[in-house]
Amino acid sequence: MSNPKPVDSDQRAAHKGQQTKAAIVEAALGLATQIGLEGLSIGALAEVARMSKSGVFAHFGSREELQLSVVRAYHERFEAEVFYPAIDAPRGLPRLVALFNNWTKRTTTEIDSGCLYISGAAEFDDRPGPVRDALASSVNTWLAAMLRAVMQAKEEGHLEADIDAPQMVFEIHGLILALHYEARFLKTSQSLTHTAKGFENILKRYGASEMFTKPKPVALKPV
Amino acid sequence: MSNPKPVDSDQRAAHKGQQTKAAIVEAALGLATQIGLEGLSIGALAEVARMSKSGVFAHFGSREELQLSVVRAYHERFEAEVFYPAIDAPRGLPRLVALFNNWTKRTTTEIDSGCLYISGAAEFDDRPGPVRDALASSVNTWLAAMLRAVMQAKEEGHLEADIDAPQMVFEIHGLILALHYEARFLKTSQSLTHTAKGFENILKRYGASEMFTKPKPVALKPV
DNA sequence: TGCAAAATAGAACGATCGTTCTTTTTTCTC
DNA sequence: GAGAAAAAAGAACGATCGTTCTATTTTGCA
Repeated sequence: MSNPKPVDSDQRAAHKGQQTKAAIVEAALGLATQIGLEGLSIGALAEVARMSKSGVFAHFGSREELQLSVVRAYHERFEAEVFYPAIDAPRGLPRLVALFNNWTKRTTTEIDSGCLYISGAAEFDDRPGPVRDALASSVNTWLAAMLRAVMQAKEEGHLEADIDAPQMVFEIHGLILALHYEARFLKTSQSLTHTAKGFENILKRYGASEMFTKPKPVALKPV
Repeated sequence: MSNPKPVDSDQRAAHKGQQTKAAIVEAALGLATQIGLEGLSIGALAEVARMSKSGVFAHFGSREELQLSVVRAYHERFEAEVFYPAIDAPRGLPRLVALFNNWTKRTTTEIDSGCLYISGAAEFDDRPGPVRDALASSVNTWLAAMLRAVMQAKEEGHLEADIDAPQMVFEIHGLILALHYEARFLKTSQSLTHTAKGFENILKRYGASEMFTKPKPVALKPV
């Protein structure tokens, strides 16, 4: 992912304007994940933020810039919640499993709130422009991180040597998309179980050793 | 899926009104798959249909009824293109493979045009109402058909006897969603290959015999 | 062919949209 | 605490939205 910034630029100087801007983006993020980036209107946002339309608008200069701010904020949050915590796990299969678990966990909470990478993809898939580019760039960054984790697991000998890494990432991505779709839209109850079981199946197919494919490995059991 | 209707009701009496209504729905379907059901505006639709706003509106009485007509039309088309052609294939694994291939083929063409079941899910996932219900009902009907095909393949002995059928459908659904997402939004080139390979992996995992897991089985080669 | 009915058009409505402009309030600095 | 700068509010703009109403055109049947 991108380099971790030492200090959040919106909080550095801490002038009034930047504080309220951060608060507005926060509110906008909540609105956008629920009703989509396209449904996000400045009037509705102003109401939530308890400000005037023009007061909100002045911080961004255009609706598109507001949408970009939301995408950037979402990206930072995704990184902080899914990517960074998983780097503590040892390089190789443990880290890949941690990444997937964090991803699943976040998607599970997003069954209520909505996922910007999924709703944004549907809204902007043939609407070229900066917002689409920012969304696609964020998602690609994340998928590249997953790909790296798979390749490292291969290098470490935790997965078979001749596996197709992009193929594996594709299949994992499919599990997450199905989880979001079936749980959030169809309200299917078993989605989370299916996702976990699907990941086990993928791990087995790509030759992960037994201790990783079990959901709760029994520590003292000899392999 | 639903019972095949002997005659399309919109063409039976063939009064002028029903003809133009069908033409409007046709145009609306094209617009909705591109810019979404929410983006579908009566003004834009009237322009495409070369009619007045009120002329278009009179056929539906409300925007919501227009959206419902579009969903119904999409459902019929999906059935005709994906479901019915596959019933010619023999019950069991061949039919399941045919269903998946038709589904993939349709999704592939929808990389350009867009899929209403996917964009609609993102737009209506927390917007209760008749449109959401119609969308979810259509998708559930289709997923139930896939589930039936899997269970029949199990009964026929084409798949292992103890497999989790809903789990398998979930994984297949994930492949299609990933195909649509990565090909249409991210414009990843290898998506179709990944989808096919992913289906092979699933078939293997659920114990399909070799002749079905090969993309192009060599007829004379002994198994 | 004439006439009622159906289909389409046209104008206008209130509401909301993103945006611009001007004015008022708040904040920060000297 | 005064005064400049920044932030927020308020009003108004043109455009578009879904919808309603009335007027006109087209259709289909006797």
